[in-house]
Amino acid sequence: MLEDRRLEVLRAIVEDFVLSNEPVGSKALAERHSLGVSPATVRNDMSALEEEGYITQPHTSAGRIPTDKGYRLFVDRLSGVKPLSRAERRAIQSFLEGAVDLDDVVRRSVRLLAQLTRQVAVVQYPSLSSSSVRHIEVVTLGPRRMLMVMITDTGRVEQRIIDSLTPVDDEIAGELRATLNCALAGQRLADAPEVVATLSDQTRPELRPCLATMTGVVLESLAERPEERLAMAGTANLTRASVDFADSLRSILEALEEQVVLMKLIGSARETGTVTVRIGRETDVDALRTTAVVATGYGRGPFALGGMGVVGPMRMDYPWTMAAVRAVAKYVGELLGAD
Amino acid sequence: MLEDRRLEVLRAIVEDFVLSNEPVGSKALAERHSLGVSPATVRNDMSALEEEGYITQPHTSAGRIPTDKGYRLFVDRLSGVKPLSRAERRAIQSFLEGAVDLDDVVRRSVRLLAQLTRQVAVVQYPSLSSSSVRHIEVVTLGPRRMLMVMITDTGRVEQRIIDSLTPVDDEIAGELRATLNCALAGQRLADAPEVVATLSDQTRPELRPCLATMTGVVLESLAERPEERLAMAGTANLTRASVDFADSLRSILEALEEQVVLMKLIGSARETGTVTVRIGRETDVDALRTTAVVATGYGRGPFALGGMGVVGPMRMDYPWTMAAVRAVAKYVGELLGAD
DNA sequence: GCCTGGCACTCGGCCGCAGTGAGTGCCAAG
DNA sequence: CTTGGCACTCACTGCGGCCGAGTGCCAGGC
Repeated sequence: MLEDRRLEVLRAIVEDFVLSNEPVGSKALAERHSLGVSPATVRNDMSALEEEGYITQPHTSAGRIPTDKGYRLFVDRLSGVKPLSRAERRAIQSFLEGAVDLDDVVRRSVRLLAQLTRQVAVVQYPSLSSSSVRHIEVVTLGPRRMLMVMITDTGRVEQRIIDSLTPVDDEIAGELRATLNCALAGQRLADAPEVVATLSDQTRPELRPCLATMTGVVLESLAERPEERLAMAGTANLTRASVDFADSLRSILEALEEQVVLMKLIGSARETGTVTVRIGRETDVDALRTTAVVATGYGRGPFALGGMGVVGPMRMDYPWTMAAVRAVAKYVGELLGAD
Repeated sequence: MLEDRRLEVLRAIVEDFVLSNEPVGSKALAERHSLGVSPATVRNDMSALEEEGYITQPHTSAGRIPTDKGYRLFVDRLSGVKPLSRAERRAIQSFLEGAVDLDDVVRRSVRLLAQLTRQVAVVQYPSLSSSSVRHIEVVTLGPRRMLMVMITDTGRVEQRIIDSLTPVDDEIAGELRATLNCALAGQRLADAPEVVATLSDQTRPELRPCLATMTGVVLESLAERPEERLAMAGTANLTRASVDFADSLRSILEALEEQVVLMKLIGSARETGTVTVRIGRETDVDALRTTAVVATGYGRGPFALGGMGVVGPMRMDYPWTMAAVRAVAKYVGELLGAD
C-alpha cells in the first residue's frame, strides 16, 4: 500500500509533466491530485522513487521529471489505453474511406495519424512478403527488352525492366506470363521461393535464362530491400515539443530520414499483435534518445501487412497516442484486407 | 562607375553575409574585399544602397544585411553560375547511375540534391502529361473486375481497378487491350484526349461502357490531380540555418508538407528552360517569406518531364546552388530521357 | 565633385549583482 | 508512518554599467 501510493505519485508526476512540461514539485502534486497526504509525505515518496531511478531532478531545488525508466513503468503498469470517442472514430473512418488506391490509403493514413497525435507519423507500405500475388504481367518493350509488372492483392505494384540476352517476342512474353502466373498467382509471396525453385525444370530450355531473371526479380524484391517504402508526415510537429528539444532537432530529423532506421523501429512492432512503445534509449538509436516511438502492425491479424506508428518526445500522452495508433491501424487494416 | 562600385559593394555584402551570417560593416568590407576605397566611402555607398532598398540594418549600430530586393539584384546581375568541378560532376553521375527503376531514380536524385546543396531538396515525379504511353495492359481479376495498368516511357506506372457492369472474360480484356494500345501506344499523353474521343465509335457497342471507363481513367490521371507525386529530402538541413530561423521552422515545415504549395513552386520552374530563383516573398507563400527556392525542369528540352529544386534560407550561396540544381537536373533528364 | 580621416553618437550584447521563490532535505513531534 | 516547521540551495529575473562595432556627419584634400 505504501508501494501503491508511490506508484500513484509516479503516475501523477508523469501526467502533470506531460501537461505542463515543467518539473513537478511535491506541493503542487499534493494539491492537484487528491492523494490524501501532505507534501512532506509526497517528498519522501519522491525521494524513494528517485533512489530507484524512476524520476530525476534537472537540478537541485527543482521539481522532478520522469526518467526513461519512469515512463516505462507508467506505460507498463499505470496506464490503460484511453478509448477514442465516437466522434474520433468516425473522423478516422471518413478521412480514410475516400481513398482511391494504395498510395492514397497510405498517404491519408500517415497524414491522419500525424494530425491526430500531433506527432511525426510513419506508415510502412504493405510488405511484399506478407502479400499475395494477384497477377504478373510480362510485356515486350523491344527486341531484347521486357517489362515485368507484379501486382499484389494489397494493390502494390512492382515493376522492373529486364534485358534479355536472347531475342524475345510477344509469344515468348505470353508464355513467360502464363508460366509465372500459373505458378505464383494467389500464392503468398513468402512462399514464393519454394514455388519458384521447381519452375525452371518445367520450362522450355530457351526460356530459362529469362525466367530465371524474372523469378530473380520476384525473390529480390521480396528480400525486403532496406529501402522498403514508407511514408512520413508531421515533421513540423517536432518543433512543438519544447525548446531544449531544438538542439537535438537536427539529429532527430536526420535519423528520421534514414529509412533503414525507421523501418527497424516501426517494423519491429509489426509482428507483435499489440501496440508497442519504445522509450528513449530503448529505441537503440542515439539521435532518438530523447524521443519515444509508439508503433503497431496493421492488417490481417497475425500476418501484419506492415507497421505504422508515431515518433514524438518522451513527454507524450501515451494512453491517448497508443489508442490513436491502434485505431488508425485497425481501420487501415480493414481497408486493405477487404480489398 | 560610381554605380559600378555600388554594385560591387552589394555583391561583397551578399557574399560576406552568406558566409558569416552576420551583418557586415563598412570596415570589414573595405578590408576583406579589395575595393580600393576607404570604409568611409563604402559607408556612403551603403547608405545609398539602403535608400534604394537593397540592404537594411537589423538595428542602428549594426552592419547591413541584404533585403529580398538585394538578393534579387545579386542573382540577376551580379552572379554567374559557378561551374561544378569535374569531381563533383562525376560524383553526381556515379550516385545516380546505379538506379534500378523510376522510384529509385527520383529518390536518389532528391537525396543527392539535398546532400550536395545542404538544403531541402524536392523532386517531382515525371508528369504524366509530358510522358508518352508505352503500353497499356488489361487483365481480368474476376467476372466483373478488371485491372488496367498504364506504363509510360519514363517508367511510371498507373494502375486502376475497374468494375464492369457487364461480365468480362479474357477475350474481352484482350480486345480492350488491343484497342487501347493501338490508339494510345507511343502517343504523348497530352494528346490523349483527342485520340480517345474518336475511339468509342470504332468499337463494338457492348464494349463501349468498359472502354469509356478506361479512357476516363487515362484522362483523369492525366488531369494532374493536385496530389501529383513528389519526393523530398534534407529537411534536417533547415536547422542548419541560424537560430532565429527556428521560430519560423515550424511554419516552414508545415508549408513543405503541403504538396500543393510545393508543386506550384517547383512546377512553375518546369516550363522555363533555365534555373529560376524565387526569393522571399516572391514565393507567394507567407510561411516561406524567409526562404528562397531554386528550381528547374528536367528532361526533354522544351517538354520538361518534371521539376526539381531546393528550398533554403534566403542567405544561400546562389551561384553554387543554381549550378548544383542545374547539373543534377541535367543528369536526371538524360537518365530518364534515354530510358 | 568625390574621396578620406576624424569624431561624436547609438545601441545591442555581455558581465556582475542582488533579490526572489519554488522546491528540497532533515528533524522532531504526533 | 505521517506531518508541520525550518534552513538551505539554486535557477531565474531584472538592473546598471561597460564595451565595442558600426554608423552618420563634417571638414579638409586630391
